Formats: sequence, structure tokens, C-alpha cells
Amino acid sequence: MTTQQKKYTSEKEYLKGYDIKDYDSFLVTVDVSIFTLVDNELHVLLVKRGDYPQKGKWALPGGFIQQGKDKNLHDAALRKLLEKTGVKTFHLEQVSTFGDAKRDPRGWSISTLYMGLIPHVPTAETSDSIEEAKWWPYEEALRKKMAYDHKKLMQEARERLKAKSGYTVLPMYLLKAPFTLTQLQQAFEELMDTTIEKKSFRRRIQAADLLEEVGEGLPEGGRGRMAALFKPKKGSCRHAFVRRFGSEE
Amino acid sequence: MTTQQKKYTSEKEYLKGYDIKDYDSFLVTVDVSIFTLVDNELHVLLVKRGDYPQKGKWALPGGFIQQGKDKNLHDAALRKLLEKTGVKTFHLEQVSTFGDAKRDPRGWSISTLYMGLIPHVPTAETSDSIEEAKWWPYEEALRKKMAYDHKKLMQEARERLKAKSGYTVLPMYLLKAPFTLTQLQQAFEELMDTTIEKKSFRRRIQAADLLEEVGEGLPEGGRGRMAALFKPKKGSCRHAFVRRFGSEE
DNA sequence: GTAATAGTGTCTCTAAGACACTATTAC
DNA sequence: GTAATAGTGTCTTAGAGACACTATTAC
Repeated sequence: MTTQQKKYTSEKEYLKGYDIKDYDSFLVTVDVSIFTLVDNELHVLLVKRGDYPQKGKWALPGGFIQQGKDKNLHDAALRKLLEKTGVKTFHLEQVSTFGDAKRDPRGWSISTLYMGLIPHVPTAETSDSIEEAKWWPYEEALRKKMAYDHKKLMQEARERLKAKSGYTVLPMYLLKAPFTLTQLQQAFEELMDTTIEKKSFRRRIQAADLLEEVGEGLPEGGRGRMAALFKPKKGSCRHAFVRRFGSEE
Repeated sequence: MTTQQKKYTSEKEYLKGYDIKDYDSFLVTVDVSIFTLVDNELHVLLVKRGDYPQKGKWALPGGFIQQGKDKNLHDAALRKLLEKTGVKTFHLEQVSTFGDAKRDPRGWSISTLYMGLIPHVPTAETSDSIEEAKWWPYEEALRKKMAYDHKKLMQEARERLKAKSGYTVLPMYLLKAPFTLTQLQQAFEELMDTTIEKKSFRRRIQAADLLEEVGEGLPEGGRGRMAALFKPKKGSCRHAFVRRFGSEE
């Protein structure tokens, strides 16, 4: 709790005298807001807490950094995502970090929020965990009572996803490849809560050269004319369009 | 270090049995990359570490969260900024969080990086601190050996500043109000490392209605015709233009 | 008058918006 | 043929880019 006052004469000597347990303790966690589309509707993965604290409430998958398992924050978020979904192809990005004295009754708590995007898979059967994991329609999750400040975290991830959909191709990470341009457009429309003009959408996507054509076909259950099928090109998630879709907010 | 296995029957009982010191310890810090313009050149505020660890190296202002002083992360960053500059009008935003096992030799360390923008003030005379604080031209700071991974943090804040300059009016927070449109344009040009066409710049800024005219005058040392003077309107930092300045990167 | 800086008029260019049109498939 | 979906042609519109022009100040 107190700052070291003793004077040291070298870095090495200083480190010998340092004991981390002499200082304030913190709860250090990562939480992941994992999104997917089920029948063109945005869903979020929540887990039901099987034990205290906040037993019985729905929460974002996440938890303490484990110093033995996690080399860094990103690894910790990856670990949580893999444990919950078992999916290997996905997009994962840091959103922001929440830290304050009151968000967790156990102490000063800090949580780094990640946003994960994956194509839909049924939730892994609760293997070694007592926790129940379930995809919820986002709008329904919004109406739930959630653990801690997880609703605020989920909403911030949702806002990031909406904002970035306006000038990137992030929504493609919610689709199982290969997908058609119509499917992709519908994903954009769901995420941005608007309609997009078909010609504008296709012009933009095709001019940017972010997708690779992988044949022709129909999306499952589709009717009508065959459509070109695409998969993401590598690195395309980093593309930022000069102009956003939609009008001034 | 171990997860609680004992079964509790209520939240209250669980909390009674919980001791934060039983778990992994972390170094929890905030660091602030504070930028300003001196004669139209981007500068960053660095402090010279007066004691171990990393004694003698230049670092971003920052340090441990103090549970007694800081209600939350943002407060902690504000405290650091005030301690170092004494300035009251500024922009402060979270950039991202770096956490890994190796960035600090004392243990698993997590640092939330903030970006601060202020009009230029001479650095506060090192009041109660042994640390020396100094504005460095950004390009010069880039060539320095810096403490820990602070150079990476500084660069990430710089990138955020450059990116947001393309579609917001953030650079105005680097200028002392009132300022002229020409001064503001020069700030944009310095931050984005490009030139902007004068008419395009004025059209955009004036159409967005983000500035309030506060008379006419000359910037200090200026020659030529009188210019309109402006100050930021409240909330204008949240405006995002639909289209970015400059071409596709 | 000149030098310097502020500010405008106006044409071009890019990319989005609107919307009607044609093309291909299953039945 | 019809229904359904894929994909195109082309005109309009918003806003950036280019650049020449006028306006106001100090000297």
C-alpha cells in the first residue's frame, strides 16, 4: 500500500526489494461480447453463472486473467472465446476497458472488453463447466437483468460493431463462407439497422476487392437464380472506406 | 491462486469468505500520451523517471491506480494529466489497454492508455515531484529510448490521433481558443501529415456548424487581413463526418 | 503602390442514392 | 408461362479537389 522509499542503486537491486503483494490488489478480468447471426438476426452469447458471485444471472463469457495460462490480454480473450464456442475462424478485437472501485463488490475491478464475431454454431455442450451457454437474440438480451455492468459492456460492443459496419466489411465475419452478396448485404442491414441500396452496396464491395469469388450456388434453402459465392480475402478486415454508408446521424 | 471450491448458499456469505489476496496479483496502471502543438509542430509530454525502475529513462506520465484516490480509470488518467500540466480544458479519451506477463519485470502488468490533447502551456515547474517533465517534438521522442513499451503506447496514441483527425474536429483541442480557420487547418495538416485544400476545409468545417465565431482578429504575430476567430462549440468532439479527408490510404 | 493573409466562385471528380431494367433459376 | 432472386445501366446528388479569383490589413 505504501510507495517504496528506500533508495536503490541499481535496477536489479530494486527488483530484489520489490514485492507485488505489498501493493493494492485488483480484480483483473477480460470479458468477450461474442456476436453471430441466426437467420439474419443478431445474437449474443451469454453464460448463466453457476456459482457465486452473481449466481444465476446471465453474463458475458469472461473471467480472471490466469497468469499461468495467459501470456497477454488478447490470449486471455481468445481462450474464453474458444472455451465457449470451439470455433477457429473469427474476428476478435479489443473494445475498451472498464475499471472502477464499485463495479465488483469484491474490490477495485478492471475488465477489458473484447468483441468477437463468428459464424453461427450451436453452443458447445457444456463440457467441463457447470455454466450454461446460450445464444440470445440481442434485443432479448437487452431486456434481461445481467450480472455486474455486463449489459453496459455488451451495449458498447454492439455500438462498436454498428459503427464499424459503416466503413469496414466486419459483418462478413458473422457469416459462414462461402456467402452471397445478398446475404452479406442483409448482414450489414441487420447490424446497421437500416436498408442499403443494392447497387450502391455491390459497387462498393466489388470496387474494394476484399472478397474472393469461389464459384456459384444458392445459399441453403434459397430459391431463384444462382448467385456468385465469396469468401473474405486475407487482411480485408483492415480496410476502411473513405465514406461511411448511410446519412449523417 | 486457487479457485474457491467451497459451496456457498448466498451472495453475502460468499463475499465474506472471499479474500482478494488469495488470488494472482497484477500491476495496474494508466499512462497518458499528452499531445500539443508548439509552433505548429506536434509535441508529446514525457517525464524523466527519477527513481527505479527504469531510472533515467523518459516515459509517458502515468503510474499505478491509487485505490484511495481514483474512483475509476478515467479519474486516474485525469489525475495524471492535471499533476503534469495543470491545464483544465482538454480532451481525454481512452485508446486501448496493454496487458501481458513480460512488459514489466515486476510481474503481470496491465496498463490502460489514454490520449490527452491540450493547448500548449509550458510544463509545470516540477513541484512536489522529483520527475522532470518536458515537451518533446514527436519526431524526436520517436528516436528516444523510452521506458518499458511506452514508445509503442505513444505510437498507438499518435495513430489514433491521426485517424480521428480524418473525420472529426479533434485537432481543435490542441489550439488555444480563439483560433482562426487557417490555424485550425494547419493543425489538421500537421496531424495528418498532408496538405488540405483550403476551400474544401472551410466548406466542411463551416457546414458542420461545430465552431462558434467570437469576433475578429489576428493570431499573435500574424500579418495580413483580419480573420474570423472561433472557439469549439460544446459537444462538437462527438461529430463524425460521413467522409474522411484525404484519399484511400 | 506591395506583401501577406483571409476568404469566395465555380468547375471537376468520386462515390453514394434512386430506381428501372435484364438475367437465370425452379416450378 | 410465374415467382423469386441475381445482377446491371444510368441518371441524380453530396461533398471533396483544384484553382483562380477578390478582399482586407500593414507597411
